Amino acid sequence: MSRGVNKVILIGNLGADPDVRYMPSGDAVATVSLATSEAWKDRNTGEMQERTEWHRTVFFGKLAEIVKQYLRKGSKVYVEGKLRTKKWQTQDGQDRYTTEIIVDNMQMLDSRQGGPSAVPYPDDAAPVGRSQNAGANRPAASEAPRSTAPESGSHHFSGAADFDDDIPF
Amino acid sequence: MSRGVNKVILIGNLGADPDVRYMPSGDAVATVSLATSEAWKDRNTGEMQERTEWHRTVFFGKLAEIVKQYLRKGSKVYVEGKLRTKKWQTQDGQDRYTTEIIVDNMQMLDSRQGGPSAVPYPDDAAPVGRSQNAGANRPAASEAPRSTAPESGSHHFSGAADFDDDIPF
Amino acid sequence: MSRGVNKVILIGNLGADPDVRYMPSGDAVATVSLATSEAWKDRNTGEMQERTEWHRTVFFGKLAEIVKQYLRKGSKVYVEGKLRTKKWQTQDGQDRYTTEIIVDNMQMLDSRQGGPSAVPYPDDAAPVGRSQNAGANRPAASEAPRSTAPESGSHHFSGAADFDDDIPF
Amino acid sequence: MSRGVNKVILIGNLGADPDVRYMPSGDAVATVSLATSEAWKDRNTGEMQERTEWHRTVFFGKLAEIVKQYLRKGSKVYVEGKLRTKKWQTQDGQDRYTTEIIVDNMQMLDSRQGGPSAVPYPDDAAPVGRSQNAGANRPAASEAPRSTAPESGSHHFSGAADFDDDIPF
DNA sequence: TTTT
DNA sequence: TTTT
Repeated sequence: MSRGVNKVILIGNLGADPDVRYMPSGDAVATVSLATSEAWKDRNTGEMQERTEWHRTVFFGKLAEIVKQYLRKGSKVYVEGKLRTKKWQTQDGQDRYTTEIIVDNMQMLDSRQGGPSAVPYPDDAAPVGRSQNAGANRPAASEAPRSTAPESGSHHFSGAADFDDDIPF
Repeated sequence: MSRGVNKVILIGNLGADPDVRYMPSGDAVATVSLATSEAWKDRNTGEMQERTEWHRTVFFGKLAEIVKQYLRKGSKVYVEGKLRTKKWQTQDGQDRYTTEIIVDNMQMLDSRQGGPSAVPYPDDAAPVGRSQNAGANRPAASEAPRSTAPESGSHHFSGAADFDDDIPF
Repeated sequence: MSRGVNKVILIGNLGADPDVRYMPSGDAVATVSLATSEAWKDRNTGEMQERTEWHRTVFFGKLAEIVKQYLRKGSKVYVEGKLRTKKWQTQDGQDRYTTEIIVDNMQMLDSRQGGPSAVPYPDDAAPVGRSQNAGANRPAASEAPRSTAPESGSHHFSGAADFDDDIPF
Repeated sequence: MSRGVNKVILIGNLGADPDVRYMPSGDAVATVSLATSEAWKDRNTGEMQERTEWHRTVFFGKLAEIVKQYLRKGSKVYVEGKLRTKKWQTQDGQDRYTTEIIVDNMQMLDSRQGGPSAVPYPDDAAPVGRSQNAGANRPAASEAPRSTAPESGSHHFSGAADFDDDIPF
């Protein structure tokens, strides 16, 4: 239940690969920087103007796993969620605020190049060099064999205390 | 035209009277702090939880004039707009970011107590003491006789440079 | 999961009291006729024009019970849902199509006169004459003491076959 | 201005090429049948279920011209608009109702295969056989050399009276 | 059939 | 930092 409506709808492109981390519970959290842009003709000069807006979007649980598996820098997505402004502190104790979109519905819009149900090529036939197939069209499935388990590398974190970086984005 | 979608829909209540200022061009800009709240039952304790989210919403031009005339602390509104994160500097030169909703459509939801077409009482019959008629139900028309002209009081500003306070909200 | 987005958002007023029925399972289904209206100034004549659009909205389960308890002719509501066009047959076997909004989120917008958590007066103090308190402001709680059980009156239906009238609305 | 909100947001694929006609004024009107689908796992059988919903969407003026030029059967689009149910009569005088989405914002989602600013090949190099390049990826620009003028073929109509077919879709 |  |  709620008294009020808090809804955000975005269609944009990822500015970078998703940042996926795991909570102590094992639940994934994916943070995605999404660009939406608008273009218009300047009334005075008649020249085209463009403005890009960057959105910090956050996905939890199963949705975060799908983001990890299928989205990459450049991918186009539809997201639906709600605004949440979180308060945090800098190292010297100053208050800061960051506004995020907590996503509860997501649609991949690069469907012709693969998706949740697509298995584009077997693992042993997958391209190995990242530079050879970077971008939105590169399926990420072959890179995420451990997608439902916590990572053991530098992205792993062991407590809520250091879940957020000192400076969030 | 645009490549992308950037849409926000909110229904909430004003946390304070609108802050209305005027640009050098004479165009009004209204800033409104809007609260949306959600309530849910905690899975573990079974107790009701509530969380209020505050949104900084901004209205321009004609829409800002309507906000000035009809909205007050406590008013319930529907707003539709887009997200914009603006960068600003503190007095000591540090970067800060504030996310706002630039509103392009608004609906007042306290309709039974007045609206854009309502003229609740003639000017000379208007209540004078603010404390006597505070809140969402108080018609604001009688307080805004100069609604289409720049204010001459402390809210007036003469240049874009000081349009924003040092700390925006 | 889904491939696609199908979303409707309405704010409008009920043209009549909700039509609430019960499925054989005991689940409630509420049908509500909702009016949204738009007004604009005619470019040629300069006169105000108005157009009202009527929407057939459908609520299931718990949401239908809330509709039954709290909404009345004239009530203002926000609804969010999806479009569904259903095919049905007339008595002489002709195909017909009716488009509905299947609601999955609802907000009452007459909150100052009562709501889900409000208990405006004890049952024995409730007004009796309908004509005395008709309309959106009349709390419906006192009229729905049996709100979670199937009705026994003329609105009751005993099978899926006759769940829909021959002519749905 | 309006009292109410009437908003529809869809992401789907065209079930057929757009139907584009011209009003006596020369303004284009495009009608597009859009499919949105949702999939879910049946609770009892555990099998995947899928349901496709068809939407009749209507575009006017400049937007209709863009639809004519760039959208084809299979194209994926985002549309935003409002619901309108129109009443019409069958040849034997019976009333019928058809619900449409009047579109006021549209985004093509097959961006990597061309768009409003793309000119994929000069006119004299355009493929001629329709069967050679059917589907969403086929640029339509070469087929619409007269896109801002009324058509002279069978789609032309000379009066509002026969603007709608007897059976609209 | 609603609402302003 | 994306995309067209």
